[in-house]
Amino acid sequence: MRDDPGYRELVYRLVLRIPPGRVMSYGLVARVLGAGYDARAIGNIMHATPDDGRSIPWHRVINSQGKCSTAGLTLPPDLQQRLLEAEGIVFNDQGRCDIRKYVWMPPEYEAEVEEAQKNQNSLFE
DNA sequence: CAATTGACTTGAT
DNA sequence: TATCAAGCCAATT
Repeated sequence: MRDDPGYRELVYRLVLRIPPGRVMSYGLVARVLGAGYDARAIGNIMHATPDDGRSIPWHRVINSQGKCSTAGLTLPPDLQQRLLEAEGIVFNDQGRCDIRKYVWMPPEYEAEVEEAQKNQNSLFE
C-alpha cells in the first residue's frame, strides 16, 4: 500500500542491488516490485530519494530507451551519463546505451531475461 | 483534501 | 524513426 512506509524502501533496496556497470529502467523496477508500482512512480521516488547515507545508485536507473531522462533537474544534464560511463557503460552519439546489453535483473528473474532477449520482448521497459 | 507536476511507458499516427 | 496522446502513481502545492 502507498501508506506502507516500506513502499519506497523496497525500491531503494532493489536499486541498491544493481551491480556497477549494470542498469535497470524505471518500468522494470516497477515490474519487479509488482502491482501498485509504476514507472512514473519510481521516477518520482528516485527524485525524492533521501540520500540518507546509503548512497543509493540512482544513476543506474534510466528510461526504457537507454537514455538518461534527467531533464529539468538541478543536476548537470550529463552527470548521470558520465557516472555510468565511469562504470564501463558505452553511450552512442545520441546519448543512448544498449539497455538490452546492460540491463540487470534479480537472479530469480534471469530465466525471464534470457527468454525476453531471445524473443526480443519489451521486458526492459 | 483537490489540483498540479513529473528522473515514465506504450501504442497509435 | 519521430511525434503525440493517454494511462498510471507518488510527491508537492
